Amino acid sequence: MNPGNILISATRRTEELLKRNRLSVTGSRKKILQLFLEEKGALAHGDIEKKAAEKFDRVTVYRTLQTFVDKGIIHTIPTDDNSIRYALCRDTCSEGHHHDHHVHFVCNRCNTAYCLDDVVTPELKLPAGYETQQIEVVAKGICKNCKKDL
Amino acid sequence: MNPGNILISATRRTEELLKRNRLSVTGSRKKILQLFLEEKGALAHGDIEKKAAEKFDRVTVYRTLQTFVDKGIIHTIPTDDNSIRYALCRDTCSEGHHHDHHVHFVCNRCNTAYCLDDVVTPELKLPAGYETQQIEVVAKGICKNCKKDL
DNA sequence: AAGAAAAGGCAACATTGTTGCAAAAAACAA
DNA sequence: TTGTTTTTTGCAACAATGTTGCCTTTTCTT
Repeated sequence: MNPGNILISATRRTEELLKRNRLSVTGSRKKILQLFLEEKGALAHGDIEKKAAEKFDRVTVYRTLQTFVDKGIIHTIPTDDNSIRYALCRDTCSEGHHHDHHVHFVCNRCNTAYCLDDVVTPELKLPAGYETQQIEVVAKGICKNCKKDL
Repeated sequence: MNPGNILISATRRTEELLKRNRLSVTGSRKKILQLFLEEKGALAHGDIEKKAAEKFDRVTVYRTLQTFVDKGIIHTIPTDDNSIRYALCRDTCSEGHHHDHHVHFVCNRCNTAYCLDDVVTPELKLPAGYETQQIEVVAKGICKNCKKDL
């Protein structure tokens, strides 16, 4: 039970995740995946770029994120401030098919985004003529952490 | 009932809307407001810039849209492709306080965004600790118009 | 009509996202 | 393991998008 084991198993976990998706295992992919595993919340492109900046090129970050989205490893969270956010998908997502039916929460104070995996997007009755394929729900407010500080 | 009357009343309408919000009546504001009145659907920044480009500077478009959002004349629609869209608010919005409780619909085929003013955002039961202040719902699928063409 | 206040245009800059290509790394096969 | 093929990366250059300061022009007020 030394700290090393945690790192080793995190590395193993990222490698397995990559192999399962038929992606070659490279430094940037491991690093960026690890950021998601550590972070729990969602990450904006900018965050990722900053955290991976010393080691990897900006272009690599763009391409890696795009690859992960394509493979169903991460999904995007819509925002109205021109900053795409990404979060890990649950295991049920697969290539070309996201099952992203949970609600997202964005804190108005600290701006952190959370996936509320247990809150399912509600049914909606739309006017005739509109055929719904997906529904995105983003709740905004004050998160647990920020409430403590108020 | 000549075509001129329609134009005159549209101009009047934009001017009144501006005055009601204590904004000076200028060419770019009238033009951009008119785009929204004509268009019904939502407009991405790029659309607006293109349509107003001959007459107005890019910077003016940015500043005008920001002003309209601040005053509660238009609201943003979140997207996951880094392109903010704007749509007219209903009359119930006011400075510093949007009442944007309707659902948005974005067509996966033609990419048009609609405000479904009559579809109200549903109630959501969030986990303890999250205090909800607003809820954004974006439904995606095939719109009326595109269905006809399929 | 004149002065004050607000908005617009321009230029320069900052940030963000994209593309092509050559070098490096990873995967594969013997 | 070594050599070969395939994939990924970094770099450079570019394109698109968003921001800021400052001076000019327009709008508002009286």
